[in-house]
Amino acid sequence: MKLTEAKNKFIQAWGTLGSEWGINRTMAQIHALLLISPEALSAEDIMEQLSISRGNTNMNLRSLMDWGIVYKELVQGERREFFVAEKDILKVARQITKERRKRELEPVLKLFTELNELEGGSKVEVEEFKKVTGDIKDLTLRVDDLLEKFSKSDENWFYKILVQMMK
Amino acid sequence: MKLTEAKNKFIQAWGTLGSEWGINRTMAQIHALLLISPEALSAEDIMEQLSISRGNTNMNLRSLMDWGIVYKELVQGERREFFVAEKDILKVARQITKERRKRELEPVLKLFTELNELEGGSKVEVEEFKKVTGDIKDLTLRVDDLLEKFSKSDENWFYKILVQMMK
DNA sequence: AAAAAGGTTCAGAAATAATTGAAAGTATGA
DNA sequence: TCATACTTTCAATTATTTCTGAACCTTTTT
Repeated sequence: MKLTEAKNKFIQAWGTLGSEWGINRTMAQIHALLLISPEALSAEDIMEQLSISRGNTNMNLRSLMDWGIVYKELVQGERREFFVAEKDILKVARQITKERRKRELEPVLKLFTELNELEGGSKVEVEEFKKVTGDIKDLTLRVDDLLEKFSKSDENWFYKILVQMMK
Repeated sequence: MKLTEAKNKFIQAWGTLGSEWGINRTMAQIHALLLISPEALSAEDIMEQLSISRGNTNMNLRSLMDWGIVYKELVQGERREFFVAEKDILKVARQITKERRKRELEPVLKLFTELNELEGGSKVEVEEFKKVTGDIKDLTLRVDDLLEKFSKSDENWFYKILVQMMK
């Protein structure tokens, strides 16, 4: 396989995976492009390589920076801005975990806490409701806790876990 | 809070969470409705409660069954079909994990294995490409492994992990 | 102070995904 | 065998998400 072909396949696949997990395709593709680029790229470079508009590039780069997985890089004597992706994949995974936790899990958790205050414990319907939402809340808290630990973990986290799981 | 209000909030929230994670809103809402219903519901019931069409209901119920988190229930002497959701939330989580692994992670893993066979190890670009895709592949394998274990795990998996992580 | 070189914004256009509803399919039982 | 009571399918419509590009900023250079 040639480099160009491999690159394209990677960018494509990353875009698909992104959109399957609720991240917009272009954002994931820009991320992919930056990940495999040894040099920082300008907005212009990205526009050209992915054939996308200036506005699209700009907005998605901003999102990627909001997620904390792409950084702006200023080069001495250069007026334009360059962008680099965080190359440490574990860091990337931790960062994404942290953000989704904050953005998406926490609001749901908050709601569930409210829902559990539902009064009138007698009817079957109320019982069932409380049970299910309570269970979901408990599981979410556990996942949340696990993810929090992961997001603060070091290199060896995985190994430790896996070793323990073998026992 | 009244039951009806709580129900609606839950259904709404589950739908939102679903669409943030790449699952269509209606499918998640049907799932939510079934989760909190003490009785099995007919397609008709679901259509009415969520104000959606017959076709939509049917297709999303089928998807939920494909995911293995909703079952068809046939009632003696009743011609129409009823549906129940798996109420064991851990089972639901395991099942979703298993499916997404199979549907979304495995194809990417396969591609990455191919990409790593890229020849021409000299150029910086090729090196970088191999490094990044290799790293992603390794992490994906590890996550995949962890998720596989999770998807086959028992009730106490979480506790075991958490206890180990405290050490 | 005007022009140049870049960066940002956002209303409308385009692309994608979800939904409807009516027609077709399937079993049941009178 | 035919009517009834459902379920399934899918082309057309509708809703949602994403993208474009031109106008508008902001900073630097001449």
